[in-house]
Amino acid sequence: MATIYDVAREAGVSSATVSHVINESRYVAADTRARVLSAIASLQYRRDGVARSLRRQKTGTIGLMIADITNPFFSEVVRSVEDAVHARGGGHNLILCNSDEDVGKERRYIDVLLERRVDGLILAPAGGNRQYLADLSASGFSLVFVDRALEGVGADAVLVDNRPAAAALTRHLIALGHRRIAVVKAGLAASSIEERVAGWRDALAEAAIPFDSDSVVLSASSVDGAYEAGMELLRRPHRPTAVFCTNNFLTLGMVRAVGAMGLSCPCDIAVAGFDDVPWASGFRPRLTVVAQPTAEIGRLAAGLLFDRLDRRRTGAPVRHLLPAQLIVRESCGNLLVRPAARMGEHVA
Amino acid sequence: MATIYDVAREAGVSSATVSHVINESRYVAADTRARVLSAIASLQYRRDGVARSLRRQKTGTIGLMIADITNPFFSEVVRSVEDAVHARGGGHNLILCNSDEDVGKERRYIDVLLERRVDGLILAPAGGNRQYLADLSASGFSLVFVDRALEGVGADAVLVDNRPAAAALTRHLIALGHRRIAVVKAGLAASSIEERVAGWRDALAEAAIPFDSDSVVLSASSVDGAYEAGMELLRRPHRPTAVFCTNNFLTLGMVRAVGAMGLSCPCDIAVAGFDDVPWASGFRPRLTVVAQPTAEIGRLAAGLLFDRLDRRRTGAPVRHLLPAQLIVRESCGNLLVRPAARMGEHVA
DNA sequence: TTGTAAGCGTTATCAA
DNA sequence: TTGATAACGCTTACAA
Repeated sequence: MATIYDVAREAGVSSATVSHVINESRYVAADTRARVLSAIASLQYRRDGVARSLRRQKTGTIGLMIADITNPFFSEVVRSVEDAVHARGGGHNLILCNSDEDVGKERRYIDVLLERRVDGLILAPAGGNRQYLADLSASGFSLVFVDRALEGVGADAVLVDNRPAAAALTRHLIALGHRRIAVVKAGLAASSIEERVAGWRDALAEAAIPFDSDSVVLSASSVDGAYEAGMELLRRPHRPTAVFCTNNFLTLGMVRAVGAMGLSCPCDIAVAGFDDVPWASGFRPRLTVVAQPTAEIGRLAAGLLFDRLDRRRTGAPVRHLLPAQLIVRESCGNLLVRPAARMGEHVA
Repeated sequence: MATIYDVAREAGVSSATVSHVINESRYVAADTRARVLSAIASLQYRRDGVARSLRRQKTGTIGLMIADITNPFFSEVVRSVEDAVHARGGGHNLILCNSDEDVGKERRYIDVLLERRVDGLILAPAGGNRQYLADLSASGFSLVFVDRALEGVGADAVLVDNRPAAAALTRHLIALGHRRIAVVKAGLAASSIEERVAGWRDALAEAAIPFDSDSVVLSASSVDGAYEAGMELLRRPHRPTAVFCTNNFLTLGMVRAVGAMGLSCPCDIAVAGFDDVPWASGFRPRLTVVAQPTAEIGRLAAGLLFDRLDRRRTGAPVRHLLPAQLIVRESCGNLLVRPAARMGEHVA
């Protein structure tokens, strides 16, 4: 592989001139420039980004760690981060890591990313590593949280205002006549999940529906986990009339359980959940969900990071708190006017 | 950030010894080792991977370019590649790129990846850049195709045997009594899509169903594109009784169109497609699909790449051709014994 | 308008 | 058992 010196020799100039031609970092006479360019072409020279990173002490590489790229919520966020990074130009890149919500894996990955000298990190934290991340952030490393924040870690963050959105969804269920509303809680150490359950409780309290700890069902955050949890829930003698699923895996698992029990949604049981995955509106009945602004999350997270990296912003961390949107479709039925299902889609 | 020299000074040894302690690359006396280790700890030293990459002339970084991480087919492949890379140890990493099926974008991304000196590239090619990729591969760079191959490019590949799988799916439709079977063809320059359409034609020919060019509907490879195409198809005076969608975006778009037209599946129209996305079996009716072995694809692709990188294999390119599996569920109905829908799931 | 040369932080070859 | 030192390929301050 040709180096800058090979090009310099071929063009009869110094390595500095070649560098300046490549980077347009100082004036070079037109003919010199032309000679350099043609030498580059004939030697098929390609700048070595590794050497460049070493010299410049920045890599143009950003770490992105999410729980699981297979989760449509995260894949949409990743997609929009990638678009933003790409749009910024300058050949910036993303290193992708799946933490699987595993604190140890997250920690090891962060170590690898730091060794690789990523310029910054966008992270949906698994929940542990609090001190480690606090120290990292305090040391001046650019860290941006997405989806979840860690108390006491002074990093920028892009979060969704889960609690009112969950409350709105629950209120919607209550308005349709539901009183026995279970919540399936994903077994993650994530602030977002806690907030969704809190929102559910808020709405119950408002409606003076007594809280029953049995109606909180804990489930592994996976389709299969939710299927199991759903089967258990649906087999109960006094089963709920509605279920609120705290993320899209859980919604799908619950929907499968409803099908497997030979029940029908929304007649036998209403199902609603978080995340407006593409299938939510293809599924029959179309699912009533809270949509998170995934594209916005990614875009803003990248923006916060670049603001730090470019020193456009220094000092106190910034938190974006984005609204989520209740999208009313048909999966919650209407206990008051049954069985008149309405076909329109309402955004509340 | 402390360097190896800082550690050396602190421990009273040379930089070489520190390096050897870190890499366990030669014997170091126990007490020397201990001093180095404690110096590393007290200085919070972290090896600089950039300098290391420059010196070793390898980065431990792998490029992974797919069309769109938001497509569940690709996100599952990416996930399994990442698992394989991670499982290999040694802190290897993945740089993720979305080509969006755009040849120019693909080309620019490859240039960036090469500048970053990735050790190899796993690629679902957009269809152009044939000569460029051929030259790259011929130059000794490790390239592995997934999902699609490019004729004339001598690179390793992990492919799915699309044609017989598509034929099997079509035969299934024919066996259920369908004769007017349309295919929605994704507008991509991908060998996989061509093969699926070819398989469909094979099955029609076997059953002596005359080929009608009107029954091939071209659609942008997106949910919205397929929705439009689906609406057009379903509004035809003599509409088909079954539709075969050549990827999961198209299936979803078609399902939405069926719903929007107020039609019901499978009574009014049968829908089947490629890709067993998680929602395929949550959706009612559960979708009959061809499942691609996504986990296997990623695992094998990573394996092929590592075999090259580690020189366990040299010479002629290897192609894995994996079988796809028809999963019969309820979305294709049964024109012969209607409307008896069966509930069991059959794997053919 | 261009060139010289130091230095980024490692690894690995020799030498001791 | 360990150390000195030359690369790796670039950018950039300084000099001309």
